[in-house]
Amino acid sequence: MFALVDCNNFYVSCERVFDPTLNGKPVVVLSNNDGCAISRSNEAKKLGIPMGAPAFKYEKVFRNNNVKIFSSNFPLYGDMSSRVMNILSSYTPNIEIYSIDEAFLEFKGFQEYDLEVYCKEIQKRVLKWTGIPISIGIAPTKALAKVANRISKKFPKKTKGVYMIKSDKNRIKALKWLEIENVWGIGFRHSKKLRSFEINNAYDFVSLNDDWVRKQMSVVGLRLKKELEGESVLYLEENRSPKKAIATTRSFEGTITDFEKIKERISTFAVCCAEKLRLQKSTCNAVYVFVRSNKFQKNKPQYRNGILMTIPFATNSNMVISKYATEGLKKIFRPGFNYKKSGVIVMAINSIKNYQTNLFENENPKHRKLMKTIDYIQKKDGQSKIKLASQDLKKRWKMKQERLSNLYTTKINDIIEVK
DNA sequence: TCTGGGGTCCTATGCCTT
DNA sequence: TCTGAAGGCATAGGACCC
Repeated sequence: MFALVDCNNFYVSCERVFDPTLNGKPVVVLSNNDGCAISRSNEAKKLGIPMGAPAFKYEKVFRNNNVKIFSSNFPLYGDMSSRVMNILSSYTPNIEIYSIDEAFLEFKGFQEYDLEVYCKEIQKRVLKWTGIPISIGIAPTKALAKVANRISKKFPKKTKGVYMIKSDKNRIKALKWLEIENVWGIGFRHSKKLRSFEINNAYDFVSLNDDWVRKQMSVVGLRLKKELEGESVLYLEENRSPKKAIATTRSFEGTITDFEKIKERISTFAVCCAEKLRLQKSTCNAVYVFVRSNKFQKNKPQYRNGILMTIPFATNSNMVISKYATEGLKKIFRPGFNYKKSGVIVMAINSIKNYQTNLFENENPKHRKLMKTIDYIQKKDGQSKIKLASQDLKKRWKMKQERLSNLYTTKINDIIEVK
């Protein structure tokens, strides 16, 4: 059996742990740049604030209803997440951390256990030890555990946040209840298409012909169908392989037309990717750069483009990655557009242990020592003091974060004092 | 004026080699 | 040497997830 554990309104719950006066009030956490709503308390949901709501469009709603707004505070959420995951790990050896606020647990050899009772105990402990409320769905497959989790959330009074699909009767009832667009793995496109064929809920979906599903939605869709039928084909991914791509991408505060200004940012994104690579002891062999204009300004000319630059040797050097990234930018930049977003993604990632030298071209051996020194200084000072000349030397641009909460668990000066 | 960021997997396509 | 089939690989793009 599988269980899907999901933290309720996770980012909002994290804020509430350290400010209990927020309980019972509408709370919203915004994305980077204070752009859109990415976590909402139940009270905020009731006010009709949808997921992804642009903040500027909902300012009035926020003001009129005294909604408490927070900028996202990822160091805090990341730390709270690992606390929750630690507790979950103590209840079964088989756990897959699926996202910052979700984990799949597998119960092998738990035949003698009443899993509903067991999961209620987990729920109680996580709440007591971290202050984070969670919901748990239990079922024979991962996709069905997702369904069960949704039920536990939708009917809190009946389920108390824990629901188990125990029988085929349960399963069919659940599938008939679940609207097609809410099925895990069926997104906007597929649900629109399925609706046009009168496939309106998960039960309609599993009634389809295998070949049709395979053809229309590839093996991914077919696997999902099997899972919903109760046949477990998605396995627990416990040892997640190292990342295959590492990205640093941002939207700009306004729009940019100037090549040099975008170059500064690309260079900084490249350095950020290089730092992330070194942190996980990896190197890369390719870097992808992209730019795009503001897709929301439909009346303005649109342009988007990206380019993959392969690097002849494995590297995690700030200078090398930045160099290739800016070279890529030169190739895709077109004057005359209002650019809104750009980014750098490093790919073809390898562990530093498997470092392969190239016969003809290799990294300047000085780079490695230099990077080590830079990392040491950055770590000591806790901020980026060393920059490449191509970066923004005066840091003229900064993310909008007007309502940031404290780093309660990761910064010594922000720890709450109990008087 | 102001609309996030970071990932994964799958498939089609075209080129190259055997 | 030419040719076609088949498989490997890189790349781009689509779809999805949180």
